[in-house]
Amino acid sequence: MSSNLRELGLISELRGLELFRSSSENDIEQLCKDSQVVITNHKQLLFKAGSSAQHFYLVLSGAFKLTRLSLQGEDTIVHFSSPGDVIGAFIMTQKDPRYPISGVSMGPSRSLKIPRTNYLTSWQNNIDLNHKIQNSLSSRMTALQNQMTLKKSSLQTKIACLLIQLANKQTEDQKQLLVPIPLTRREIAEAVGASVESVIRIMSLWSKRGYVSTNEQCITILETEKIIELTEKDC
Amino acid sequence: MSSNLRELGLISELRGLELFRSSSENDIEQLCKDSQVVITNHKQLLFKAGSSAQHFYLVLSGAFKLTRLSLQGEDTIVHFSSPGDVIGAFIMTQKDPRYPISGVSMGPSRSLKIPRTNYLTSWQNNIDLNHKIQNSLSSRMTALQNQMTLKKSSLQTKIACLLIQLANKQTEDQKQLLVPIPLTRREIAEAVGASVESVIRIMSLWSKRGYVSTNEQCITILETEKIIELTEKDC
DNA sequence: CGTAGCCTTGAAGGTGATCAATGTTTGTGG
DNA sequence: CCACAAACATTGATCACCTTCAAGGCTACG
Repeated sequence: MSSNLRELGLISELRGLELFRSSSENDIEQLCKDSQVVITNHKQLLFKAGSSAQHFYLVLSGAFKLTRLSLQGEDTIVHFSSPGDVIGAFIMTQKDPRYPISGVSMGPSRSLKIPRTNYLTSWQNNIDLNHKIQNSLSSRMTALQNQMTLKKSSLQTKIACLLIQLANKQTEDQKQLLVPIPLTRREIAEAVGASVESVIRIMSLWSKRGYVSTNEQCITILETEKIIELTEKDC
Repeated sequence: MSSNLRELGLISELRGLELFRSSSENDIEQLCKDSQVVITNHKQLLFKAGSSAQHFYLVLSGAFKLTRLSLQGEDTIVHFSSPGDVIGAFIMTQKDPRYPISGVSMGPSRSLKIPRTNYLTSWQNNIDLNHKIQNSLSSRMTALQNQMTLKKSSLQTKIACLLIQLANKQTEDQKQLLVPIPLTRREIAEAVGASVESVIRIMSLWSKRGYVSTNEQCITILETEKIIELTEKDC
């Protein structure tokens, strides 16, 4: 616990994050004091919906899915978090905060588990950091609102938008895009609100047409333009 | 412009809001300086998606719907705002903020239009206010995430959840609930992502069964338990 | 070697969308 | 105050998309 960040060699890793770009080493030590690095394996639970939220998390490597149970008792994926993302910060200001969602590791991942009190003291007082957190929160909100507008779209469109959105995080060359998260068909289904079978049928069609390919659980978009067409015309 | 709040007799109205409960009169004057009261009529635009966001809004009376265009060119309702709600605050920290959604008045409404600079100066520095804004933002986020879990539910369930959610804001007696916003069938459809006809069919069924009634554009839930049943069992 | 989870394909069925036609309310301008 | 337009509400018929169910294959892992 509460080990020195310097000893762990974490300072340089943290400084590399956009979040801490304008923070000094001492700032970072202060902001992350008493934090611990949590290493999780595939499908391992980071925090559980409904449990008391005494920490928030900074994703260092790997990925996490944030899920909620639906009325039918199935998991619904609400968001995918990549390195650099902060999870759970925005509920820290509540009196007796509880996680509204569960966090589950996708593949081996590392995250920094930061005490709630750090947020209430140093994170809140650091105006620059405060802005960045609020900006990331507002962009997540905007993304959620965008997803809402897809409710009446076809399943094809929903899947296309999901893949493009996840791939966009890493800007690569125009033609091909790599989705940097190992996604199963089931997870795609849980994210867009569809049945696994329907997702499979559409992905198979796209594979046959050469639009996408799946290698070692990761999806590559081969014909980006074709996929984007689907997100625009909704045919 | 920039008229004195006191002269407008607004101070007492603002003090009545949960948001300013622990603020002094001088605080409020400072926080809302150079603000103006905007009066809007039914269907009138308060701010437009994509336009520069130099102000945020505090709803005083009436209601607003926050909408976005979907791919098909139809409006999607993302949120309903009631008195006491703050709209657009969380994008104020961005460099060149633009409204991600449009705000449209539902019936005659009043709102306080507050300059962005107030947020960056006094609102951000007031820790208590900061917490309250962040809490309301996080509860809106949680509400959005709840809605996501309904994607696989039947249309009945979606409408039931929407009505219960809107009615819950005003706690009344157990049996009957009044939805405090004048809702058209079309708006319900735009909020849950369905066609008008389907919404009408379900509402008609509920009317016949005596679950709900519509008087002067406002919906009353007569058999709350029956409606809640639908949100749970999804039959 | 067997189980568990994921992927795949086919057939049947239902929910809700679309289209069309009509009635009702609201609002606007002469 | 009336006439007309615009927006909303309603109902029925048809149809597409997606779900559900069923069955089987594949890979990983204890």
